[in-house]
Amino acid sequence: MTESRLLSLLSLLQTPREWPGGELAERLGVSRRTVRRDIERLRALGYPVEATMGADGGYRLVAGTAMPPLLLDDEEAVAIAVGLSTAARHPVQGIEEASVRALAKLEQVLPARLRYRVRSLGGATVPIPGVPGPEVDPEQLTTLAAAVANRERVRFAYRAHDGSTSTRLVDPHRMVAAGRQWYLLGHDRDRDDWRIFRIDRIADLHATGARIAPRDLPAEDAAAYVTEKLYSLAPTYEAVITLHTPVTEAIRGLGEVAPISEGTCRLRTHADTLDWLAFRLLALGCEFEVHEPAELNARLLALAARLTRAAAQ
Amino acid sequence: MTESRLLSLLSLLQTPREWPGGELAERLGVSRRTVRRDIERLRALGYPVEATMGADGGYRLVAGTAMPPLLLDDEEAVAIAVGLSTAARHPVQGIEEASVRALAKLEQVLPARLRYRVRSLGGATVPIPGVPGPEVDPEQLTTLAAAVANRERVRFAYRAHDGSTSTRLVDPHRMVAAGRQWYLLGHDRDRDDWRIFRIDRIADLHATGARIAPRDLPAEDAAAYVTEKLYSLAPTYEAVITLHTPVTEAIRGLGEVAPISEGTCRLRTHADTLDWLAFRLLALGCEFEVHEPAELNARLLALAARLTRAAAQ
DNA sequence: GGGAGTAGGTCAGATCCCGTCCTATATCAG
DNA sequence: CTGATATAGGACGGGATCTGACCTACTCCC
Repeated sequence: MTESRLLSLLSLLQTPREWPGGELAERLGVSRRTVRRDIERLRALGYPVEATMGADGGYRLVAGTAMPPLLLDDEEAVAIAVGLSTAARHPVQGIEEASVRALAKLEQVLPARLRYRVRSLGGATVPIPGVPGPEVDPEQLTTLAAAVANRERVRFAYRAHDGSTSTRLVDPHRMVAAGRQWYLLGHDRDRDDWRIFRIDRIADLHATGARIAPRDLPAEDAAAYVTEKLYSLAPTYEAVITLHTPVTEAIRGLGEVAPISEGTCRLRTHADTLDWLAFRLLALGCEFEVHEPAELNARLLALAARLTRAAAQ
Repeated sequence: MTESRLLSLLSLLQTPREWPGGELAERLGVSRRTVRRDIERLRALGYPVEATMGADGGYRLVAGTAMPPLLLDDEEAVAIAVGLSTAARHPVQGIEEASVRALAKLEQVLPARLRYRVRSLGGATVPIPGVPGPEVDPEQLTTLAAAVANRERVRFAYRAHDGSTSTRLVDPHRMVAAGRQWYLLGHDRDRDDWRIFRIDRIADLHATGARIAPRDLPAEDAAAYVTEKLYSLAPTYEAVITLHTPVTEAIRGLGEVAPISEGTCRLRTHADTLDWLAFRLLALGCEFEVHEPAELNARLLALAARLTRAAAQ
């Protein structure tokens, strides 16, 4: 039962407080000496345990060079799952894949009794005042991530751009987050060619269980391949705006920013919908002028009209 | 080195794929028989490992009744930390505390080299088109959470409502998320009374190291105590709005909703700033009329004017 | 200086861990 | 049906390891 005790010890030490050796010994049901040895062992494993000496001292786990195994209680596990679910719906540039990987890992081992809590908290409520946009089901993301990792063929119903649906048999290769959307890059068995699928248009997703051989992409980088294909297909809006505010971190996150003068700067960004653009600009809270695209002006005026009507009461 | 191998095994099995025993034996550097025994041991610990028999079979970890220790690689740890940071800034009702607890636990052991990545990803970029509002520093939240858990006295500079600052010595009792804001409920040593502090107004936060004795609240439920005190103190806006749209889940998340007719409903909600209200309403994308408060009308007209000016170019 | 905490050495006995045999069983391909 | 390839698990012996009971040294705070 050594390993069980070691995990319990890790669990205790991950609580952000100090533990005197005597209390640890009591909780673990062993002698003080054994506790010291266990802590020695943890240090040997690369998880540094710091000890404050003298009276009122104790042990606590601190940051080292490797991630120790995280021992979570039920609520913490639910909180992480919910956090990752929303992160999957609103991908943060640079860690989109890692978020989904982590979510898949967690979902794989999440006890059943916690699952419905995650679903009810993370699914129904929309905690973020987003713009109306396509919503991706995190569960589909994790299923696909598992299929990619496990090299399993999948079958699903796909609703194409024009509304027609078809059943696809696909060897999944990679998932890519581009813009605000998730895409699956895979090899379509029936069409015998590489295809890109928007994941929110996928339904009835099942893993077939068939193992597939790794296959080389025609391109070097999957992410670049997908974004290139998408830009040539989907209509996106390229926007150029003058902002009457100094450059801030929040603005830098929107796109390319170049300062014009002390209190103004120029923002170049792109988006898939005009609403998305309009909201991000409005949320900045500063004056601005739109240079491109012309359609954005019309949309802004429409929004202004709606606001005026609402206030007219 | 048994425990080290067991953790490696857990790490491998948490990957969403199947592992044949032979491959596991090779990776762990032991015999097949030992792998079988290790898996037996995992099962005894309560982590169910499923095995598919026959050719092309293998082992994989499935959901059980207890959360197994999560073994994360660097990227996954960063993804979780970022997700929890944004979750702390945009609390999901019901798991606010668990989110912060989990974040504190993770931050405590997060290797230094990953810390700056979390900071640059989760701190600088604002992935969500939020309204301009008070931003809470997740680091302060975790520091406070640790102090609460460890029963440690804290010292900080507090910027009061009227702008004056003072140094406080506080025995922290609990953290409460109310509205879009985090509050600390604690016993002020100098004033010898319970006080509520808005956490975004706290600066120069330090744990003093002094251990404090648990103290009874004058109220039963800390969360209820805080929200009650706040409503009697802070100015909040109570809004009544008619929405020209059927009732949807997104609307239900905003506040109390009552259907009026087929295509209209009445929303009653409250918020601490007018901008917050205006954005949530605008994000719904439907026509609406404001009944209360009157100030909201003026704010909507101001927003409309800004949009019109932006589009005038 | 005393008390309470960590740090660590040593030793003997009990325990368990591991590899090497062995056989039974389930699944799939041909 | 048969062979191949998985998991499942019993038996055994030698070696490694773990644990508790001592012990001393050091540090910090009252």
